[in-house]
Amino acid sequence: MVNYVNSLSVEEQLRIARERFPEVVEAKKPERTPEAKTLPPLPSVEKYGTVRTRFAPNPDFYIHLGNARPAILSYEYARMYKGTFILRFEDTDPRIKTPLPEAYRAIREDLRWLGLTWDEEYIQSLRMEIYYRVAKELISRGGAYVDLCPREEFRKIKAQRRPCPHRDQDPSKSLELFDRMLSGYFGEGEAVLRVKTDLESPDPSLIDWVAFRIIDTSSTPHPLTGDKYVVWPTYNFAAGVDDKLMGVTHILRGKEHAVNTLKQLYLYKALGWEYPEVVNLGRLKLEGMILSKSLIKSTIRRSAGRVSVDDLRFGTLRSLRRRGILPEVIREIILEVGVKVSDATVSWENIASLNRKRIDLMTPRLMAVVDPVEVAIWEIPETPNLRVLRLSNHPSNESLGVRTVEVGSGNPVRVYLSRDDVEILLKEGSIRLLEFCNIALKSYSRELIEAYFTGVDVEQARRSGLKIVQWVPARDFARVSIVKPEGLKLRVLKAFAESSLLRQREGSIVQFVRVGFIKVEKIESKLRNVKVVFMHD
RNA sequence: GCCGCGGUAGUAUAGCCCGGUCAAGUAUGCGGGCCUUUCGAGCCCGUGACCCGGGUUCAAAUCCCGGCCGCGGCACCA
Repeated sequence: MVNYVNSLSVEEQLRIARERFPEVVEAKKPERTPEAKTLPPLPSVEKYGTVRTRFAPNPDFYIHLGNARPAILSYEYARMYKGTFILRFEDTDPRIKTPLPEAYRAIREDLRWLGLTWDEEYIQSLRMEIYYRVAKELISRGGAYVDLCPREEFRKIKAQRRPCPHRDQDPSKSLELFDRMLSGYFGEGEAVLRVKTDLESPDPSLIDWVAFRIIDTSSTPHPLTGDKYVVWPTYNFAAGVDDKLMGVTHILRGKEHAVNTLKQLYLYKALGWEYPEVVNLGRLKLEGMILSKSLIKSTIRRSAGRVSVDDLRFGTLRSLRRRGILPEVIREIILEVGVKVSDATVSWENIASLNRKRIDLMTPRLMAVVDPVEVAIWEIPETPNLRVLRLSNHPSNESLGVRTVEVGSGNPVRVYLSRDDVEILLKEGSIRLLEFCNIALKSYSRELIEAYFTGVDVEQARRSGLKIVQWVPARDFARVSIVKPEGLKLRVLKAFAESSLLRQREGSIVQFVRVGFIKVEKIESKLRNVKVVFMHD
């Protein structure tokens, strides 16, 4: 039974516990829920009568905590107003931000892991004909023109705030040129479709921005459509059009898109559309972790296969998940940070604290010693319950059951302690072994540390102010390597743990007493080796 | 450099729109105590912030102006 429970993932344990022992789970967190963070109202909801939000990632890579902000907020708002949440893949750049084939699936998985479900899903590269149609409509209305100026040439003209020679050509001429673009007549860089904007704008990037450009997909094919299309919409065209066509009422996106709203406004005006409400969100940093997509990518590339996307130093959702952070905690943090334009640095301490509170009660505890040192203990009585210990897996949650730790018969009894704790024993002269007995130092040399039994009474230990430390019997233990990120380095701690660790299931969470919470990654039963990830204190 | 947006304790956030109830609330961190066979959890106590300078006002974290600092944008990227 115990092993069965322990073999479940934490999520499963929590779920079952909530169903079967609600009093245990709920008792621990009394009035924590009342002050659950609520979102401020969205602007102008009455105007639309409904709320439709979207999360629109570029599937060129896996998503990270920073992407979770707009994703979770968009989702939460859609649910809050009983509206619709849309997932839209923005993959209209096969050349520079080439879509990663596996990213479409990975992003869906990560969102589901976060607990987000979407009502509609779209992939922009599969909607090309729609964009072409809208483009032609826009050209007919005189809102855009095909520009044949070389890039540098246009830049110069723009700098002088003057119209380029193609700007005033008749829409029918642009329409004809656009068709020629579609036919593959032009090569990369030879023609673009530009949206007419205010030529006087102080921001040059705004002026007659590019709506479509030519990408030679025979040399840089799109993973979904291959070389079928050579004329590709830019972000501002595709996203702008889709937000309208999909009936998006509220756009929540990073503040780096602020100028894009301005650009798209020209498009909307020309088409006679009304722009949705926009909420700009600040950037998120995760203390001590790498969130930059480009840095993560380059680190992986340079590592020659040794670093993967779920590396503990990255702020990817894959990494957080591997680290044993519950999705609810990420949601909680995002809601806490809230809907603001200002940037925020999420502190790891905060995440760890929230996570710890959620898992503690459902997580079995066992003993592990880091940097183990053997200690031989003499004079331990042959009393059965001093030779085979029955230990509770959690002092305040009996449903986690008990386990036994056998120290063997005869004397001395050999155990391992953490090097740090051995230092305490050497310095203080005595120490208490958790749930076992009190011992005092007998002798020590470089090869051997010997101690003797001084009693089983915990009260006596307390009165004497003995430090209580965890230990592992030398006759039966598992070897553990604990991967722990320290700054931007990964350390691997060598430890020995109670052999019951071998009966855990891969993926389960355990608390190593006085060490911290760990997540089991790999168990090699025959070799008695276990690989774990250090989660947090 | 130019344009735009921000600035409440170590971190995050509430309050700012509609000035007084804010000698600023909450979480986390930190210090201490209780409890506990963990350096965890729980409970209790404490610590710590309105970027700076002017102005308006009886009264400013809240309104106005200037400065400083930070962030974002300045692509045929998203």
